[in-house]
Amino acid sequence: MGVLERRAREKEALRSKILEAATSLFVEQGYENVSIRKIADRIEYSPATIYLYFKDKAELITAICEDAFGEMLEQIGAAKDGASDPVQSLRLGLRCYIQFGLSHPNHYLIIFATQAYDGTDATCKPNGLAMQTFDLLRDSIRSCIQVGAIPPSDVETAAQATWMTVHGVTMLGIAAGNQSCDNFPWLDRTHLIESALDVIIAGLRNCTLPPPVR
Amino acid sequence: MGVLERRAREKEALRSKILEAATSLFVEQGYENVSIRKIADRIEYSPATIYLYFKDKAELITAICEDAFGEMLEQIGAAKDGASDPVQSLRLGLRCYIQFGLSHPNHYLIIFATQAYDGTDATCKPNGLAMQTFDLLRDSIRSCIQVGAIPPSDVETAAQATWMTVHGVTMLGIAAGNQSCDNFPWLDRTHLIESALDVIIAGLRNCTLPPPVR
Amino acid sequence: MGVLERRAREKEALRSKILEAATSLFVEQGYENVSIRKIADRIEYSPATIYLYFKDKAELITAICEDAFGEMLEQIGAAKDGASDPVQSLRLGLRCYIQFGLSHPNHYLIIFATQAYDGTDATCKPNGLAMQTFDLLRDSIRSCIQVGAIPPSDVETAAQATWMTVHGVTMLGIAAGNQSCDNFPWLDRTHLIESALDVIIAGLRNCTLPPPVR
Amino acid sequence: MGVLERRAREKEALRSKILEAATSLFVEQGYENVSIRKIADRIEYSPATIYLYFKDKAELITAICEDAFGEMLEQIGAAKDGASDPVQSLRLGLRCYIQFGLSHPNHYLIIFATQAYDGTDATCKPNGLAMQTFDLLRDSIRSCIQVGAIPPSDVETAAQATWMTVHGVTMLGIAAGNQSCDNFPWLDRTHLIESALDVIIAGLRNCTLPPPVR
DNA sequence: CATGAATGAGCATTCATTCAT
DNA sequence: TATGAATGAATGCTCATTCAT
Repeated sequence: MGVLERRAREKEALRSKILEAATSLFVEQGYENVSIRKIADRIEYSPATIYLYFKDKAELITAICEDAFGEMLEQIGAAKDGASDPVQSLRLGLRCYIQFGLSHPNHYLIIFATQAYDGTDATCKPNGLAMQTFDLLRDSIRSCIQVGAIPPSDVETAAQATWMTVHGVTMLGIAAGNQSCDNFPWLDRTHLIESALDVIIAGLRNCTLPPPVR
Repeated sequence: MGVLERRAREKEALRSKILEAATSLFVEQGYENVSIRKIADRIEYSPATIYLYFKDKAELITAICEDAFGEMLEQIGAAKDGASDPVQSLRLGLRCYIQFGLSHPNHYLIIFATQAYDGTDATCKPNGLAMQTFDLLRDSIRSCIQVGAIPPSDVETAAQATWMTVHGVTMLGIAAGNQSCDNFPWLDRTHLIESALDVIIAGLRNCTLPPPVR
Repeated sequence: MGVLERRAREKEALRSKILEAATSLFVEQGYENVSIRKIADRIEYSPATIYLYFKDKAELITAICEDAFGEMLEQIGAAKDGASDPVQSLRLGLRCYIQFGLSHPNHYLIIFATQAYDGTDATCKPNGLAMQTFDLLRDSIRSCIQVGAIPPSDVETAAQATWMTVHGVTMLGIAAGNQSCDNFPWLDRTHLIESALDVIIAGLRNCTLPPPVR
Repeated sequence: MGVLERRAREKEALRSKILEAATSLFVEQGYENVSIRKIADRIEYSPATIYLYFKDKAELITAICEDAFGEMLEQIGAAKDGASDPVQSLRLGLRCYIQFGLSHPNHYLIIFATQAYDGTDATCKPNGLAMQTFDLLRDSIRSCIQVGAIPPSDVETAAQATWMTVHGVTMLGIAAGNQSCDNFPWLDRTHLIESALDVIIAGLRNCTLPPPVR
């Protein structure tokens, strides 16, 4: 019995090791520079071993993304709890979302800006991590409306529109951090994020979004 | 006489064919999965032929982006002119930007969402097409401030923050059109865009953005 | 136990097979016409396999040269030992050098007559195989001088000048064996070699070479 | 008539231009780095044009080698004439041969150390340039014998053996000029050449070479 | 459980060469 | 006479993946 348990533990440990190596390679070198061989080299196992834990490269990426989503959900949840009122909670949540993207740019890009991750896995299923994350935003906006902090817009419309805007802030925030974009006169990143949040929050407070017509 | 002209036309036609094939492959398969060979296969020419038109892969990408920027600049300029007041002009310009991205998703993604295009070419140089495009946004916001339609925010801050948000609308608008995102309960795309524009414009009108402290 | 050994033997065997194929291709088609693919074709393995045994093309060449030098050194050392006096030892050594070149023309040409091998590897390092080989010549000439068989020339000068001449004998001896040189009325190869050795040895015995001036 | 002549002159001029460009590319970059396209670029004609003058790359190389042989023959002839006695003439001729190789290393290597030039063309035919050049050596040795400056060796044997040795001096003289051979402690090149000539001449004067037996 | 060995497919790029005009 | 356009074949090399052991 103890033997089986130890084996299971060891197996799980190696799986984690693979994921960590892969993730750090993603972080360091970006998606297209991660190969099975490089991962294997880093953990000092053979490439073939990786296939004992992941069917193929896509499955590995999916696993990485799931982990990332889990972490994001956790962080945003924690961030929102630090607020004293719904609007502040919304702002903290959005800021946390952006910050997560900026500090995990390679994860963020894999999830939202490559064809590598197609979002058709468990994460995006009705009660998957992605959905839970988006639920936090829905809840937040609903709370704001309930206390009258923002007008009685359609919650789904407001949530989706808001997500769109903060996604852009995140993406260009990442881009602004690249040296390759030095030709553009980017202002200070933090300043831009706060300014964008100002606009978004002010916008939500000053317009009433109808539900879709059909 | 006619011969030379016909030749020139044919040459230009093949160049366009290559660009089109490359662009659509980029979007279908993602940047890292597009090879010179695949482009050649698609247009039924040999790989070597492509090198008669473009020095290397990087030049091909640059050409794609330049073409796209040129078209975008033109369309946005035209769109803004149809407005009767600065705020409407701003809204029309932003909407046009988003629409351009949605109707040329391949171009848009290459420019803004791959590492393929590093923005170090002529397009992004001080007076390049990219800068001219952004100038339209700066001017638009400045005009709104001048007529008192929006408060006296820092123009550069407002412009960059605004761009961030509409970039997000465009990117997720594109994503919403993908079958790969069917798990997410996207609302009607046009409805979302208008809602997001409502939020952004309302936001700009209801907050005063300071310049960066630095 | 036996398994590991067999594996090691098989691995070494394939390595040798690659080296042999590469070497003979070099000589049949000239250095610049040998590709990894051709080598792979000849041994009926895939190109990728070669990279399991040699990091790149340069390493392959280096390995060929090292092998060749090792064998040459061994043979020359053995040849010299069969002599009864220093001059005979010198002659036997030189003849062995030439014979080695003639019976391993492929190796010899790669080492001394292509730009493929740049002599910057371990073989040519201060105590590498190439240097050890040349040391045999230096020693041989020094011995001849010590017993008064040849005049007190500068040893380094005599050794380098001697090498130059026997290198020529070897190279043209190889060429004389090629069908491509049938237009030239080559005399019997062995006769030529002995004649050239006569000239070289007689020359060393009848002139006193000064050291370089500087 | 004048028209035809002019045409012929122009045609010859372009042929020469191609040869010059090709030759200088050989000299600058070595054989393997010369391509038809590079030659065409240099003379500002299209690659296809070169095929109007030379059947293929091999024919071009052959032409270059013929030119080189012609020049060599001329220079050696001139060099020998400056001597006051047959032995000095022999020495001057040999030295000139070596010098020619050192100052035209790429030509020399193409002719004698690549498979690119197979020596089966007109140059090597009974009265071709190569044969004429070798005749100079035969004559020189014969003269030395006739005046009793060297013993009555077999002329053909002596000539071929001598050529072998100076070929080696030339080849290693070229190699010694390469930075790639820095690991070997080459003495001053001129010093080595004179020393080798000392050995060769002294050898010829102090041994009697028999004709081949059969 | 883990791997060493192997490979087919792919990559960007360059080449000598052809041919209709 | 000269060429612009095109290409098939080749280059060194890397990759994800398989499979017998």
